[in-house]
Amino acid sequence: MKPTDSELKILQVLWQEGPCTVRQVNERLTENRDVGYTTTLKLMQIMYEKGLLARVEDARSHVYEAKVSEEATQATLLERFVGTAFRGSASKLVMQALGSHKTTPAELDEIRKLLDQIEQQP
Amino acid sequence: MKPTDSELKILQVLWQEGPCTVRQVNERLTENRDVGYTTTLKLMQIMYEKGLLARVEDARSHVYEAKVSEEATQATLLERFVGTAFRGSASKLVMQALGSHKTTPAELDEIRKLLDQIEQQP
DNA sequence: TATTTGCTACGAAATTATTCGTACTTAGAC
DNA sequence: GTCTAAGTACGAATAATTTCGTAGCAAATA
Repeated sequence: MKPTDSELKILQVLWQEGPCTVRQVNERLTENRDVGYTTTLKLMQIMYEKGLLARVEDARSHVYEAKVSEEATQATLLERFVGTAFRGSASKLVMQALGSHKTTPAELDEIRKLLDQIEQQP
Repeated sequence: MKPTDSELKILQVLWQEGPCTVRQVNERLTENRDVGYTTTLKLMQIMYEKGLLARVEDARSHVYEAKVSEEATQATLLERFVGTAFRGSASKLVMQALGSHKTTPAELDEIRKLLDQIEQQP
């Protein structure tokens, strides 16, 4: 379950839109960058073989669905990323992320609550 | 300056150890995974050409040094990562990171201070 | 001085990821 | 019924990354 960059883009479409045909996914992808239809098709077939996607073959065109959740995938990717880029230090990453990104007061509040919660654990 | 995974591993050695010869870097890398000497050499040559490393050729064996700082590189990588994996939401990433990683009370405290600081800005 | 040792440079193989062309199939329009 | 449009499957070209073999050079050693 370590989707590549291209695979991740496809997953994101499916997470946002729910079940989609290849064409629907491809149309969303082409909004940003030109991608051939068969390119998207091939990728989704590979992802299906890998178990990243499920599909229903009933209809003329297959309908695909993400088989992994966005949260679980983010957790996996984050784990790797903290390890490779921040030598395992999650707090360093958090500091960097908070320092250089715009976050709304509401989000900051939520983070603060999470901190409270963590510190209260014995 | 988007180092690949292998390049990042080399940079990390140089950040930790300071200026090193290829052999020194290679020895550190081999602690984890078998890497041929010329593999490391080639990579460091490429990184030199890309401007990621500086080198001094005086001695018999060249001495290399990271030309990019760890913090700046982490910022770049984080930027990309937030974009690709968290659709730009830094706060979501922060929540995930705090939730699933061990952080010491001291680190939590530091994060809290940073939050204060951010919120006090007009 | 002759030989061994350790280094650089560099081409190219191997691997992984991405992209696309082409063949084949079938539903629907005519 | 025939033709076209839209789909799948799949092989293979391309690109990016990683790996390594080999050649050549120079310092250290015998």
